[in-house]
Amino acid sequence: MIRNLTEQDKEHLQEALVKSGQKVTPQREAVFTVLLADRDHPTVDEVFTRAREVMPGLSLATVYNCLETFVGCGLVRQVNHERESTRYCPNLAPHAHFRDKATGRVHDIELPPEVLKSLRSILPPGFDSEVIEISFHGRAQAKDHHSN
Amino acid sequence: MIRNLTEQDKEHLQEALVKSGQKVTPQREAVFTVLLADRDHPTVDEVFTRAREVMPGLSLATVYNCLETFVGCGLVRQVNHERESTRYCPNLAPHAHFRDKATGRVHDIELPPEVLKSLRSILPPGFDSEVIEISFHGRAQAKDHHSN
DNA sequence: CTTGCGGGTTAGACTCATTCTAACTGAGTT
DNA sequence: AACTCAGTTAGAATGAGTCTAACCCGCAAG
Repeated sequence: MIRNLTEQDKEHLQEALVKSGQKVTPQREAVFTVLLADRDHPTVDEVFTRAREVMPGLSLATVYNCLETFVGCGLVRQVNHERESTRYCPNLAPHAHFRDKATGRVHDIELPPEVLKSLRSILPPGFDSEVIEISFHGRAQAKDHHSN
Repeated sequence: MIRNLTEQDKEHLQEALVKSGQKVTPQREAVFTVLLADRDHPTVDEVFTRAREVMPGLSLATVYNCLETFVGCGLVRQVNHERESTRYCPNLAPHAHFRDKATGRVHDIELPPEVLKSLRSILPPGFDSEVIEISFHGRAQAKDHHSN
């Protein structure tokens, strides 16, 4: 079930949007709500379907727009796995992703700072990286590990 | 210029193909030659264009087929960056990729075993990963760094 | 031989995620 | 009331990749 945004979440959304000169709209709230409700790395289509339950007139293009906006103002992260549909994730802490071969589910893997550091250290001088994407692909023992 | 395969490369190709029950064909040789000639992580289209210079009748579908075959028998690696076209790379040593924001070029970054190990160590028990993809995205000082 | 089989190749049709376009809406000016 | 401007919308367009069905060719069987 999709519950409403907490006051805190609303502020978070509003702040991020306004800071980058954009407006809070009902559509953006709906999409954001969906993202926070189930942190299971949904695809655009999944977000679309879920958000429509709450706002039936919502269009797919808008979902694309909202998600792009959120990525642009740092509210959510895009997750790509090979050439599959892009997924979205509201977890902003540095983390890697694990894609389960069997189920297709994506799990967040915490990324300790020292590992992140050792990764940065392999870049030759002159290479300056803003984004590091790390993704594992394999099998996970099913044991309802939370996918945040 | 696309030079021919060395004897060694030919054997490498033949061995890998035969080992997985497939044949050496002129098309596969051509595509493999292109991959080894410029290790600049070409897209399928780029491989196609280059290979056609040498074998004008070659079809795009065949290039897709050949590349898939090569991936299947471990001759080359696929490189994906966000949702851009898939690129191919004949470097099999474990390495990460760095995508230059400015030029779009992809550079291989050597991945020392201890870093790889520390990465594996962040997986919770029960998670078993076969493939790890690491990609950086940022700016690189241009200084003709070889892209292998 | 010549017939049949199977892997490989081919052109073109198709799919499907994503992007684009152009019309529309609605809040806030002037 | 007319303007403007961000945001939304439906549907068309794009483009990487996949699928399909015909064809080609080396080779084994009759």
